[in-house]
Amino acid sequence: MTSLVRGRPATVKDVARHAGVSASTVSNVLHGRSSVADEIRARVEAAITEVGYVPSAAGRLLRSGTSEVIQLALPDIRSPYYSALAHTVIQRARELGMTVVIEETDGAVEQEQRVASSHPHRGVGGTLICPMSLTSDDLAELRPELPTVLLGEHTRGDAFDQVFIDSRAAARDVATHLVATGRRRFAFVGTEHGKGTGPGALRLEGVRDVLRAEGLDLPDSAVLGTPDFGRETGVAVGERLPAGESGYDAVVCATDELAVGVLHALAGRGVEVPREIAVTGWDDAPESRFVTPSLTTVAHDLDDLAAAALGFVTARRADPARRPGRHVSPHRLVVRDSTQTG
Amino acid sequence: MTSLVRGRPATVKDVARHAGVSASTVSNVLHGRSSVADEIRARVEAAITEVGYVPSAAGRLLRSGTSEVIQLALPDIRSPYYSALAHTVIQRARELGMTVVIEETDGAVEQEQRVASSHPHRGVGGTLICPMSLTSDDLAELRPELPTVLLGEHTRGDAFDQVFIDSRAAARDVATHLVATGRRRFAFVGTEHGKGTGPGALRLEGVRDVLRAEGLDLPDSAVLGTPDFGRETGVAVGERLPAGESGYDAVVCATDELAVGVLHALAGRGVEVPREIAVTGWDDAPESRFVTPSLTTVAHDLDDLAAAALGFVTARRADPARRPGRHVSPHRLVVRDSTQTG
DNA sequence: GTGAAAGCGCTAACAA
DNA sequence: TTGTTAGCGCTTTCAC
Repeated sequence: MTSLVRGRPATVKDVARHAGVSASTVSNVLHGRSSVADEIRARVEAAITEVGYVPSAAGRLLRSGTSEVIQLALPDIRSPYYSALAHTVIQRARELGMTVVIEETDGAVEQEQRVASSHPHRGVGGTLICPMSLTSDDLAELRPELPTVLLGEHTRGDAFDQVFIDSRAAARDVATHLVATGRRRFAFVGTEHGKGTGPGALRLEGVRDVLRAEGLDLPDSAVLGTPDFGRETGVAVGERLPAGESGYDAVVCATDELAVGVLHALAGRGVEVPREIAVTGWDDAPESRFVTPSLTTVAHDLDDLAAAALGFVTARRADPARRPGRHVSPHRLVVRDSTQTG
Repeated sequence: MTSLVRGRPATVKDVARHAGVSASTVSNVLHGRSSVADEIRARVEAAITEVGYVPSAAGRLLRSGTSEVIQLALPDIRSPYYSALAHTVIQRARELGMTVVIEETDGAVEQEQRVASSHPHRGVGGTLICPMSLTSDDLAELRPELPTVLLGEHTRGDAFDQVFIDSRAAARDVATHLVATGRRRFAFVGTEHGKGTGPGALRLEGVRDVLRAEGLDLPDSAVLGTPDFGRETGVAVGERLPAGESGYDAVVCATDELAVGVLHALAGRGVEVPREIAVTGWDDAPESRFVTPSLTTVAHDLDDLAAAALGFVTARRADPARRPGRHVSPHRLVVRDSTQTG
């Protein structure tokens, strides 16, 4: 229960009165600012708990122009990767005394622009954004008025703090593993044709890197563009995917959800995974351990990612003129049954 | 891009100056209050876009004590059901000009209490909470200072606006379907022994209702308590579940995630679903359509649920003395391959 | 129908 | 080291 002073939320003034000091001293105590005498500090702290004081976000925001609310913009919270990311960001934010509002962009430029250009007046103190459509050019003409961190795999100019995942390197790990386990006839699922900013692009490049080095081919016909990255789309692909002797023997999917769909469709057709064809996904969605066969995938270090992102927000708040930073978050290949013969 | 007045966010005063009126007139226009002359209104509206005015959340909050930020408290955003719920709430909230903060409680009493007793000073205008551990008694001694809506299946006193799902009725639908398709030897997975507030309790009761009416038995040994409701736990259960001739021929799981785990373990053991045993889940997680065999489950109408919940917040803000309301959201049995023989 | 003025809670600058 | 003062942006009386 929060105590109240005369049925009204307690304010710094109430605390000040109870402690027999001034409001600014209370403020100083609250922020550990300047040197407050130990005895006074103790008295103020006692008064704070006594009157049940909770700082008013409004007062603070109005006065100092910044808040402990940060917005996390992502395409769709229902996607396992993004909900896992949100979870980690929320946990980490709480440790830092921050609070997280979720903004869903559906990967649409206008939405991403709307979020990226949020005004401090909206009451938000920082932005974490996972851009899908925003290009470096879009971002260049945006002068964000909030500490803004870009999360993703693509480099997008150098005007922003960015947290990266090196998807191309991860893709090389995936392809190398597949080649090492005897796969030769590759397909790739999940590039939107002609779109360089989506999650597919770099992942495809990494696969190409390895195949080229191995003298293997990845013809255009083996690169299967998809309108989105969901399970349903994976099913559609899996239903027509040539597999076995005369078809592919490995299919790299740009997301776990695509892969889950592909697995489901292959099972429906009686195609045996991994014997006839290996399937891989991306992002290590929790469900991927529990589909049958369990899915080989790329895992990210979300704790590292969230900590880095929030660290950038904090650093930029402290020093808005700071040079934009970059952080590359580690990844790791998780080998499971969908690629493991025998 | 937001326009600025002299490099500083535009305020009502700026708008007022541009329109040649006073700040209060601007405020009146913004809120459609009192009668403002058409010509003046037009001038103000023009000025608003001209200076790129964005209302300051801080100013509003400070003055009027309420905000358009509502908090959604749930155990874990990574769970498919809760991320789907969050998605729908976020969408609906945006339509209403509101913004959503996610609070994760992990189903722990202290966390739930913390959220439920949030102060208006925190800058939040309302609370939507999915309580797991909070009892009617806990809630009774909480006098929330914010419009607070309870989301869930259990009745928890009558002091709060509540949005329900009739899980007991849904469970009857599930059991009826299983009996109608020839199942006789039931198991139930997912009750925490001795905990009446978890998701398992009512679902179990509904199953019992039907079995009793059918003259079938559900011995205590067939009610499998679980420490949580995740896939991992489902696997542990599925690994030892007696199935086939001498075992169960139907297993009702309290969540899709448990069911997915059970399916995975049964597949590993070579137990055929649905031929030897039928499996059902709860909540219609997106992945449940794509596991093999696809999962029979209970679907909720999240749009209805979110709209009702936010409607309660709005209504209570308008009239804090309002009698607490109740809304029952519909559910629907979704039959898929995991229970469908032939 | 419109404007002037006060004050919500807080903190930064300055004075003591 | 502590207190005084002013003002952040908004809305709401209350005059006019």
